[in-house]
Amino acid sequence: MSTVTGTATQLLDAAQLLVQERGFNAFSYKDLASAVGIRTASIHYHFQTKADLGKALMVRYLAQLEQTLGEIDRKGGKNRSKLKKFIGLYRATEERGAICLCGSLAADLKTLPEDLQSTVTAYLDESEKWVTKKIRDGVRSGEFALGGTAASLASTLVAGLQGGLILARAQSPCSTTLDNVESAFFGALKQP
Amino acid sequence: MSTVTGTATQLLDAAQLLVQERGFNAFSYKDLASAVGIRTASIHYHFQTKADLGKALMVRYLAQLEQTLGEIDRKGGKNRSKLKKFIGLYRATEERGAICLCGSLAADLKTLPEDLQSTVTAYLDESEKWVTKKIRDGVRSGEFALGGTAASLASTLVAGLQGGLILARAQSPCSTTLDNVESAFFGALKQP
DNA sequence: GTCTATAAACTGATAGAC
DNA sequence: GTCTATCAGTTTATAGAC
Repeated sequence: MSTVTGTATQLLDAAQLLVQERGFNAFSYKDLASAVGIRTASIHYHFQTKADLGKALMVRYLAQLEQTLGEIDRKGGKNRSKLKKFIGLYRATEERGAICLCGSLAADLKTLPEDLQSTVTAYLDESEKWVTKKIRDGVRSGEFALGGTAASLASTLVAGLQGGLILARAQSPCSTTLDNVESAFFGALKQP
Repeated sequence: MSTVTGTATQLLDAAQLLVQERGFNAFSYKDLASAVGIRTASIHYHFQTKADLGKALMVRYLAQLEQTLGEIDRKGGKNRSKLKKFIGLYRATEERGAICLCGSLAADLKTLPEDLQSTVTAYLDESEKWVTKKIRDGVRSGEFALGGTAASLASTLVAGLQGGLILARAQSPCSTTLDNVESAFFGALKQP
C-alpha cells in the first residue's frame, strides 16, 4: 500500500517549495539536503548539477499542468467554469504564500541555463494556448461576447495572475489582487 | 558644466541594472566592482552591506517614481493620457529587456531584509494609489465610466504590467503582452 | 544510494596601508 | 576613497569508501 516516496521525488518536492518561496538563486544544495535529511553529496547522485535539478523541476511542473488542464477538460462544464478552475490553481498557490514555479524562474530567467529557459517559455505558451481555446469555445457556443481578441485576453490574464501572485506577498496586509484580476477578466467577457 | 558622476551613483546605476536583469541574489559585489571598475572592498565604503545597497536602490527608485508621477500631473492633459504615460514607463523598461526593479525584488521578497521589503510594498502602494486617483478623476470629469471599482482596476493594471514585464522576456519571440494589458485596461474604462 | 572528505572557487565583509 | 591582503563561511561539485 504505502509507497515510500523515492528520494528523487522528495528532492523535487522540497526544491520546488524552495524555488517558489525564495527563488532559484536563493537556495543551495545545503538547504535542500537539510530539508530532505540527506547530505549534499547525495543530491548529486540524483541530479548531477543544479541546472539538471531545475530542468527536472520544470519538466515535472509542465507535465502536471498538462494533466490538470486535461482533467478540467474531461470533467466538462461551461467554459466559464473551466476558466475559473484555471484561476483557482493560482489562488491555491497564493494561499500557500508562494508564487508560481514558472513565474519565479521567469524573474531569474537570464541567470538560467538555456534549456531551462525554454521550459519556462513552454509553460507560459501552454497556459495561454489553453486559455485562448476556452475563450474561443465560449464565444462559439454563445457563452461569451468579445471586445478584443481571445489571445490578447488570455495573455492579459496570465500576466495578471503571475504578476498578482508576485505582488500579493508584498502587499499589505492581505491582497485581493487575484480577485481583481479575475473580475476584470470576466468583465471583458461580456454576456452576448 | 560636466558633473562627473560620483562613485556612489555609478554603483547604484550598475547595481540597478544587475538587479533588473538578474535579480538581487544573482549578482555579487564582484560583478558590481568589475562593472564600475573598482575593487569589491571599495564598494563597502559606499554601502557597508549588500542590504544597505538594496535599500538605497529602492529609496532612489521610489523617489524617482514620485518625481515622474509629479511631472506627469503637472504637465496636465486628460487622465487617459496620464495613464498612458504611466504605462509607457513599463514599456521603456521592456524595451531594455529588463523588468521593474520593484518587481524583481518582489519575486525575491522573502530573502530580503525587512526594511527593504517595506520599500517594495511602498512602491507598489504608491503606484496603485496614483492610478486609482487618475481613474477616479476621469470618472468625475465624465472621461470614463466604470464597471468595477477604481482601486480594483488599478491593482489589476499594476499586476498585469509587472507580470507582463516578467513574462515578456520568456515569451517567444517578441511579446505583445503589455499592449494586451493596456487595451484590456482601457476596455474596462468604457466611454460613458 | 548514501556517506565522509575534500576540492576550487566564490561569497560578503574587515583591517589597515596609501 | 581606493587599494591590497585576508578572513571565515559558503557554493557547487567530485572521489572513493561503505
